Amino acid sequence: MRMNKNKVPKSVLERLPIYLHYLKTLSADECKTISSANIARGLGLGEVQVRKDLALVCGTGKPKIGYSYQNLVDHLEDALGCKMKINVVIVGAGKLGKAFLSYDCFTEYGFDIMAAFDIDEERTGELSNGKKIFTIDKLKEFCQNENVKIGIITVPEGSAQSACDLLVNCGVKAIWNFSPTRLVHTSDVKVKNENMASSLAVLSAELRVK
Amino acid sequence: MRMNKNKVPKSVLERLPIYLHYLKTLSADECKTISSANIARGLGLGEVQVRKDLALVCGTGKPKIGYSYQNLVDHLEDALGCKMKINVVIVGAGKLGKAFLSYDCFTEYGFDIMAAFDIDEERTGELSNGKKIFTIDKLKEFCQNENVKIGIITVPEGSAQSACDLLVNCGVKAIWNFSPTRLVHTSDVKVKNENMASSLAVLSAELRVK
DNA sequence: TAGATTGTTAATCGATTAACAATC
DNA sequence: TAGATTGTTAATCGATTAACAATC
Repeated sequence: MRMNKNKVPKSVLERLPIYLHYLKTLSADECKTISSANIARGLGLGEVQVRKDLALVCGTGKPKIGYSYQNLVDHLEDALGCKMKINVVIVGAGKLGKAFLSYDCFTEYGFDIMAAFDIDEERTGELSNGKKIFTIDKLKEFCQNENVKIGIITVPEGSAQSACDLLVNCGVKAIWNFSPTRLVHTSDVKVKNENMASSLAVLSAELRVK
Repeated sequence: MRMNKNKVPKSVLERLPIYLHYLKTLSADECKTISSANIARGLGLGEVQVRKDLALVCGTGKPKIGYSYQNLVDHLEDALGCKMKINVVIVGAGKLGKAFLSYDCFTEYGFDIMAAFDIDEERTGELSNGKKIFTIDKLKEFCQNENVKIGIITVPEGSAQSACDLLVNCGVKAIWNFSPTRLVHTSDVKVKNENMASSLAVLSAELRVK
């Protein structure tokens, strides 16, 4: 049932949350089953694309009937790992780091944003939702005790590489970097560089092209 | 010189900020010129890809010599619109909205994050960097007076569509939506849906696949 | 001239779309 | 059975890579 999991290409993987979210917006009793044509129409995608994508992670549609709603949701959640609890820490407790620490929606995909860490002792403490901010020297012990898998970097530009090195040293497997510095890293750790400013620049440039 | 601007495909456009950032990390006097091979090596890309990308926006390299550093930076900044001042507002002055309002890096690409707007009167006021938060009823007048081109939506899930409609009505041309709701919109406004939680889920799923 | 580097043309690769056979 | 819908095979499209000619 899961054997073909590692064949899902990235382009497909990125559409899975979109399918899942769309299904969740439908009232469950109104549709025990749903067709690829319906999903495609609701999302403005091709129906063959929807079928091919779903075949990769679910593969249990029935001709004339469509897909079982619940089965689809289950498999999508499974493929996205929503049912696993994945522990995450934040390095850098500035405004963005704190925003992530308070952001509820991560739980929907199984993430527990456990705590934030910062060099600045004045930033330590506790947010209104109970999430804590520690000094950075507590990071390693915390990651090891709590089996932290993912680190989010929200430090200023100059500190990003050392934050990355530190997280790798703490054993995290993936890093999501919001500092403008592009990180260099060992190949067994997955790094995604997310540059907010340049993303907006791309959006803005697409606008002018039109 | 600009006539082929509208032919830059999205895949290329997304690499332009990466080239620009890489060039800026080099000390300018150390390289008056730079070759595609050097850029490719520095970024882990193919050198033909670099040449093709650069040809689309600069197109002025010289055999045996390479590209003029300054010319490259100029054309990249031009293609990305860094030299234009583009006015941006934020709708939703929660933690994420405030984080964007204080984030410096947008200026590097010519953006002026002018102000934020919120339904909640208690959130109005001024941040330490002088940026102001107004009530939402001030939005339309502000956008028209200041010629606001882009809106960033950082409201809770249920309010995103009405925030979008409002921004469209205020005349913005592009919307960057951080609410989990996927927005429906008129075709003459460019909308980018950015779902932080699902992006992290994709990163996490890629990790398991490996 | 010879060598380094660009820019272009052709080949490859992967993703999307179209056509259609299978099936409930 | 007939019609609706899935899943697969082939065709198309776009992006990347390879080969190579042009040129300073």
